[in-house]
Formats: sequence, structure tokens, C-alpha cells
Amino acid sequence: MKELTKAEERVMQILWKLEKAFTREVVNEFKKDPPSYTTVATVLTVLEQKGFVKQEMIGNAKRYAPAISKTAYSEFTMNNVLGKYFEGSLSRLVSFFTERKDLDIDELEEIIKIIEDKKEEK
Amino acid sequence: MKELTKAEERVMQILWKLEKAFTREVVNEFKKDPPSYTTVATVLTVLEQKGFVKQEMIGNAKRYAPAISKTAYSEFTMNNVLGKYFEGSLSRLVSFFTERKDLDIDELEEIIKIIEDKKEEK
DNA sequence: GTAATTCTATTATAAAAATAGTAGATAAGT
DNA sequence: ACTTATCTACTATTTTTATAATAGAATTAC
Repeated sequence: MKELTKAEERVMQILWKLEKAFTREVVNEFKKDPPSYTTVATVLTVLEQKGFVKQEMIGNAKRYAPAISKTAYSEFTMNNVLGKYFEGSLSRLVSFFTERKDLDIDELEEIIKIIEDKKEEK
Repeated sequence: MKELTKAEERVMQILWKLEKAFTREVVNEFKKDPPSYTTVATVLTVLEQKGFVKQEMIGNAKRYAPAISKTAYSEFTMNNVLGKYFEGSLSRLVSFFTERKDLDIDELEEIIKIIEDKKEEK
């Protein structure tokens, strides 16, 4: 998988949210400084060429949908980040966060619960 | 803080590792397909303009060092990723990993320990 | 059924990123 | 001292990304 560019990523985030959308709908999701319709159309075309979205014709218009799930792309991104900044270790990442962020008790317990549950499974 | 471009990031990773380095040394760290000396020199100049590195003259050569720590940049990057893919929630991220990755018991326990320790503190 | 609107496809332009060559200064080897 | 190598500064080129205009097909509104 290749990395999304900024413009592409913005559009993908919208598509992941809407699940299916016409170009017009994607444009409308930009709250402020919406790019022009044709700009979005171009980005969608590129995304299709790159295999990130698929499209189907509805009447004369194309409706786009993600061809790659947000989850799959998240994993790709996280593996990159994890590899580059945490030597591929999740515990290092967690450690980093507990040091740098002021997490509240609830969040800490939530994490423990998640991990404990996983441990049970094994 | 602004995001590093790919080429910039590759150079920064080397500088973070070496802590201090002359252009030549940075070039030599590229294992395969090393870019030309002048390419690296240009990237370093840009990094300096952007404030990511600082430099000092040693004889007639510049020795570069990170002006921004890997930790600080990691945090910046993680906040971006966390915001975009995990609604800013660390527990969601951890949950994601435990679902998708086959973490071994040791790693799981390591994480619990980290979190428990933090909980103690509070 | 004609005018206005809405699409896509094609092409264009601009901006940013990546890569590197050249010139001139400096240093080093012998 | 003079040749060779090294380094920076400046400039140039190419590639990629971002943005959008234009033209023409299709659709909709009246």
C-alpha cells in the first residue's frame, strides 16, 4: 500500500465517514475553505487510479466508496509510525503516552481492562 | 510545528541516531541508494531554515544536530495519527492493536505493568 | 424543447518536494 | 607551492502534489 497524500487523505476521511458519496457530497463535507468541485473530482479520480476507492455509476454520476477500509489504512499508518518512532513496540508507545499525556484514571483502567481481556483469551 | 517531508524525515532519523553529524556522515548512513552529497546538503539547509536542526562550524565544515528531539516530534506525529484514526483516544488505539496484532503474553503483561505503575502514581 | 444546471474528462497551472550540478572557497597531501 | 579533494552556496531540473478552468455530455426545470 502506498501512503495517501494530504489532499487524498482529507477526501478519504470523508469517504470513510460517509461510506458512499457523490463528488458533490464530498465537497459539501468540507466545512471551511471547501476546495472547488473540480479539485475534489480530480482527487477522486487519482484515488481511483491508485485503488483507494471504487466507483459505480448512478445515472450519469459516479458514486464513490472506499476500496480500502479505514481500519486497514490505520494499521498501515500505525505500523509505519510504530516502526519509525517506537522500534515497533506497542509497549514503548504506551509507555510514551503515559509519560507525556495526563491520562485520567478511567482511561488507564480502560486500557488495563482491554489488555486483561486479551490475556484471558490466550 | 510543521510536518517533515519524507526526505527530511529520513535525514532527521539519521541525525537523531547520530546526535551530531557532518553532511558526509549523514550520506554514509544511507545503506542503499544513497542520494548524492549535494542532495543531502540541500535537505540539511532546508531543515535548518525550518528550525529542525541547528549547526555549528567545525573548521570549514558544518556539523549538524537536531534542534527538535525525536521525542517531541514523535509526540507531534502521534497526536496527529491519534486524532485522525483513533478519535484522540489511547485506549482505542490499544484496543485496535490487541485486535489486529498477535501480541504475546509478555508484551501484554508489560503494558499492564506500565499502566498499573502509572495508576499508582495518581 | 430550449435554457440552465450538473456531471465527467481533459488539460492547465501553480506550488511543493526531491534531487543534483556548478562554482568558488578552503584545506590537505606531498 | 601546486595539485587534489572537500565543503558550502547558489542555481537548476524533475517529479509529485494541489488546485482548478474549460469543454462537452447528460439531466433537469420550466
